[in-house]
Amino acid sequence: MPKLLIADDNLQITNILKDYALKEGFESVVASTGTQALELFKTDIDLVLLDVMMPELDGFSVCKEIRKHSTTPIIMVTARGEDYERIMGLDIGADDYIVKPFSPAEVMARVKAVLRRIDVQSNSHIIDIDNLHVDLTAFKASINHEELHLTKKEIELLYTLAANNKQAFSRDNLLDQVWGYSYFGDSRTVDAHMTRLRAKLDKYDHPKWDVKTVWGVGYKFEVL
Amino acid sequence: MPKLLIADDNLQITNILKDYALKEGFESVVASTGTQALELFKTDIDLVLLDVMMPELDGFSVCKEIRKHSTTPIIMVTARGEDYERIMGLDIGADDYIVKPFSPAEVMARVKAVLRRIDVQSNSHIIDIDNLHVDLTAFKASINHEELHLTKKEIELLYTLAANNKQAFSRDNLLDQVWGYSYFGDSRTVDAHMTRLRAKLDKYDHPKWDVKTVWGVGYKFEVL
DNA sequence: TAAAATTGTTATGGTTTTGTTACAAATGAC
DNA sequence: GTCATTTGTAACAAAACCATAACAATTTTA
Repeated sequence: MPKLLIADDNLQITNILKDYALKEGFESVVASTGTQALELFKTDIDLVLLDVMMPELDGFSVCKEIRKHSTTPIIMVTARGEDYERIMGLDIGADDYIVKPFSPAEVMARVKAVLRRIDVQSNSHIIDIDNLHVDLTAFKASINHEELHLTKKEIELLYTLAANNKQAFSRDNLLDQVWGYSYFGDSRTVDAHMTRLRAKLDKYDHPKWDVKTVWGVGYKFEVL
Repeated sequence: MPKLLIADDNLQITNILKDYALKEGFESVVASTGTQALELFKTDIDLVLLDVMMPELDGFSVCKEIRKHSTTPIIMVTARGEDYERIMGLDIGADDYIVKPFSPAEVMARVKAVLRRIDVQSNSHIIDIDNLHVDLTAFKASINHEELHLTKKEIELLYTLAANNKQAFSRDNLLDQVWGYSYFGDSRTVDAHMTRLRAKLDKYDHPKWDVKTVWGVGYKFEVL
């Protein structure tokens, strides 16, 4: 679950955006000043929505500060179109920008678009190990070119394990990786999913690799 | 790698656009005056981004000059909406136009959209899979040579899916591809269109392929 | 301009996936 | 080999997700 930082000094706006973001599956934290935004940015943020007009430190400065050591996507929000010249001209490195007034739907569409773009650019999310092929983007997995009909969780589990050959994951670790940080379910849930995943994998031969149980710890993917 | 000509007398803007274009996979050359733009145009350009307000020779003149002997796509950039009347009215032959202020993301989206459109016109986008025939250029589709009376959205959806066999598309992804960058509607809309598309497809037999739902993700086309 | 076609939105009910639990089986320590 | 602990499995319950239909809005056509 991606985490947004929403920085705007208008609490009504941030509240609406926060609610809306949650409905779309984004966690979010809110800052009402520029300095607060910089402070909160340290808490592992996936995308920043940054209002230009803010007390203490304006959006431009915050953006430039963040860009000094991070490429986390930033969407600038401005009250009027005139700021365009500055956003572009100052080369502050925002990824997109939105002019007020906006609809929450528009904001979310842009957030998702930017995240998608970043995601596609950075990782291809494809694994090929022996006869196993996992494509997280297309949500398809196959053994010997025969398609496995995996569910979302199953493919995510398999990807996580296979992408980290021989590394053992605890159940809590997997819950974090696949289910997200703010998921508080039973860790035995992982077992059930592993069973279902194995049942599907074992319909085909794969002598060179397997998903193994690490006793007292969790699970790992292993190439022999 | 398509090559863009970016013509604008504001160097800061052109720099950012150039960077952005590179990230999206476009090479680009920059002109800061109208005459320079005409000069650089000779170097095998795939698309021109043309600011209206430029020294020496304005964007309109440059556009008209280029159109005398070339159909290379041109996107006009204007500072204010009023120019719209002139761009469209004077029939200077631009393919699209963008009003400042714009975000780099928007510009790139339009560039890609125009290139896609041109591409559709020149390379006939035709898919033949088993008994299915989809012609995006002519907006026609048929099964066993029997014409399906698909609407525009339906045929675009079918084409997008069929052109990427087995690749799952999220609803948001499809909204991007088929509806475009600045569409902010509900992603359930996709479902409705898929239902209507399926209803039409299922009037005919097509045992070798189908449009499948990918649970928790979206849709995909699958050849068995 | 009116009618028709297309497109967008929403509510409902049904389906698939996911989460949980209980119990059996396996494992490792002793 | 026995026991305590961990894991596998199956069945069920809950949640998430989707298909469909009906209707509203918009666009196109006549």
